[in-house]
Amino acid sequence: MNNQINDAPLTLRDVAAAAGVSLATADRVINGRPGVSAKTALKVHEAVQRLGFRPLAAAAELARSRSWRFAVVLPSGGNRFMMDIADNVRAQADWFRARRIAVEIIETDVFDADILATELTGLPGRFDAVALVALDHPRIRAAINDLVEGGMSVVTLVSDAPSSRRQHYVGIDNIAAGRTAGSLLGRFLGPPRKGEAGGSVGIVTGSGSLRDHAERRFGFGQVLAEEFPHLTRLPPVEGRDDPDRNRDLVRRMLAGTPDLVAIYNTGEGSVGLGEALAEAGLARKILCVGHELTPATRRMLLDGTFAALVAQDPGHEARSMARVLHALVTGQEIVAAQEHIRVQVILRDNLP
Amino acid sequence: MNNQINDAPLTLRDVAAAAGVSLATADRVINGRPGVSAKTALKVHEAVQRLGFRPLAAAAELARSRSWRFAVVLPSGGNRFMMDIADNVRAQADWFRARRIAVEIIETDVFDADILATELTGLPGRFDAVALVALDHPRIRAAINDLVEGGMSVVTLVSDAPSSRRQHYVGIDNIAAGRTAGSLLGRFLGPPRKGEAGGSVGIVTGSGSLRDHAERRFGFGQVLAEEFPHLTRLPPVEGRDDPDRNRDLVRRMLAGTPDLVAIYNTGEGSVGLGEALAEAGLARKILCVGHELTPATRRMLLDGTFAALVAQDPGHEARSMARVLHALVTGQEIVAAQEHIRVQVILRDNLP
DNA sequence: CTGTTAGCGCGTTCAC
DNA sequence: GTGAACGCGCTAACAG
Repeated sequence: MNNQINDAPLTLRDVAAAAGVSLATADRVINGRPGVSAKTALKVHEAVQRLGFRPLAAAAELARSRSWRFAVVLPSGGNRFMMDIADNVRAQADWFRARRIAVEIIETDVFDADILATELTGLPGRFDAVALVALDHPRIRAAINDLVEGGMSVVTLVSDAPSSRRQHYVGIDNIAAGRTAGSLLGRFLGPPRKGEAGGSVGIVTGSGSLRDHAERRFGFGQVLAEEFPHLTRLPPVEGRDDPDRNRDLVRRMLAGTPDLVAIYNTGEGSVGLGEALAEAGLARKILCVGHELTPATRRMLLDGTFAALVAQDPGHEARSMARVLHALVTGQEIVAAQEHIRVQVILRDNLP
Repeated sequence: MNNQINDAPLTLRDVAAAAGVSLATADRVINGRPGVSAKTALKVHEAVQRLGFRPLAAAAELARSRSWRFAVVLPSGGNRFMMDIADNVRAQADWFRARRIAVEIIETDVFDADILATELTGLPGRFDAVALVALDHPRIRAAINDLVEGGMSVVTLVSDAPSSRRQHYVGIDNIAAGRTAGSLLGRFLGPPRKGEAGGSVGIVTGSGSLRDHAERRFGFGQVLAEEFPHLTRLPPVEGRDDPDRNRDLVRRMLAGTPDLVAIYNTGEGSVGLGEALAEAGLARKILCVGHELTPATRRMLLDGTFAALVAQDPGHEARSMARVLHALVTGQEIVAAQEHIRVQVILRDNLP
């Protein structure tokens, strides 16, 4: 095992000398450019191996004085979580600048396929790469494929369009997230009391057509069916992540479900949920699990309304998006392990 | 709100021109070097503000052709988790190389204060910065303070020495980690059955003198006492993170504790715990919570022996360490939010 | 196919 | 106090 990392400060010049070729030839081999005979290339490769050479990224970056334009397409009228993503993108201004990357954050209605598709159509020529919160819809899929065919690098962010030709997805496995929520909820409720039924579990969701929410419901349902069959799942109610709607929906749910023991909110707008519970004097009596850490959910975790949150880190996602897009446009390899976004579990005790 | 990031590709030259000074003078102001009159400096600062200039890191890195030597001091005979840290440090070879950083991983007995202190004493002159897994001991504290006074940058890794003058700690809040383990364990067990006592909870720990383990026990105890008073904590048993010792200790625990309902392992060597439980036919009957994700704990999570793991990400820690040490030696500011290492909760459903 | 050379943007001597 | 000029290691355009 080698515990010595980067001893000698080698340069391409050293490699070229060792291989008995010129700087330019060595450079061609290193960067896999054409115009080098097989045996010359071999000599260079050998020298690289033998000396343990790795190019100095800063110098390459400087010499390759090309600049890039990235677009980041986020939902307009954004909820707290999307604003966090945007803030984290802005916070990387220096990182982008150091790589000659100009970034524009574009806010649009990602929930309307036509509007989003039109927005995407206007991108080529103005940008080299795009990150977008995708809607998994035929029009969007087609628009993404057009971008990719036009030579742009495209990654989906937070919500994926897996059947499109996007090069990468930056976000969590939402089925796993839903399963995690289900496990926590089921285990926290515990086994049914002797001779009693398990009770009902309410599900509040944003919209039936958003892929991430749908996948969470799916994963949640899987676990409940498999491991906690004594619990009855109520049909999901859709509040479009809006606190007011959610408040009304939960009010009705509480009134109409005497055996309600828990609620799972697959999205945002948890404030409404908390209000309805508080009104009914049921906060902390009904077990709640939700998603994403925001000022509101943090408060509700601290006061016990939420038993746990399942979350993704907007900072990690913004940085991963930046690294991946940069790797894509510069033709570097992306380190899968580093770009994996984890499904986090947040309890009152491990709040960041 | 500005959605436009890094429009114009400005250079120091542009700034100098705008301020009506030379490149060298602009550079002096930007980097806060002496030899510039107050009013010239002001002109430059204004130009920087007005144009929104940020230096191109790659160029600076290249021009400042200075190199650095970092030492990373890890426990020898390392357990799986420490090996993961070492692997992740090695995986960053390119990152280090791009910044002209030579890294040496030094394995030593960090559990013996004398040996560790001696090792640290030999560092100045050979290195510019050190990351070490610290023992919170007067000798180590003194050794760390000597390094810092000698002009080295020092960060503690995984286990802290908070009373020393180390510049930064890369690792999790172990009290929070212990609390998290306690909450999970208490809630998963559920309330006591009517008319029954809550049962006993066993604690397996590495050593009484390692700060991280001690803090975890403390946090765990806090939560159990506060929120789950029906549970009886058994006195901790010390297995030095060794599977064989742990196996024997758990065997004895099982034999001697008829009302045992759960076990918390604050450290490594969980394999022994699993063996003892399996022998007794009690795997999945006794609720277990442990730390760190390794091949062994992953297996035990999947087969249900562990209900949950509390973990820290060795990859994040290795990268954070690298960024922090680099920021320290180059005098850059460190972004606290980005360097915060999270206490992760891992269930079967959100295994990475 | 291969080699020579002029920068990329900034730090850092040196002179002035 | 201030400015001119060279070079960091690599890329890319141009010769050969």
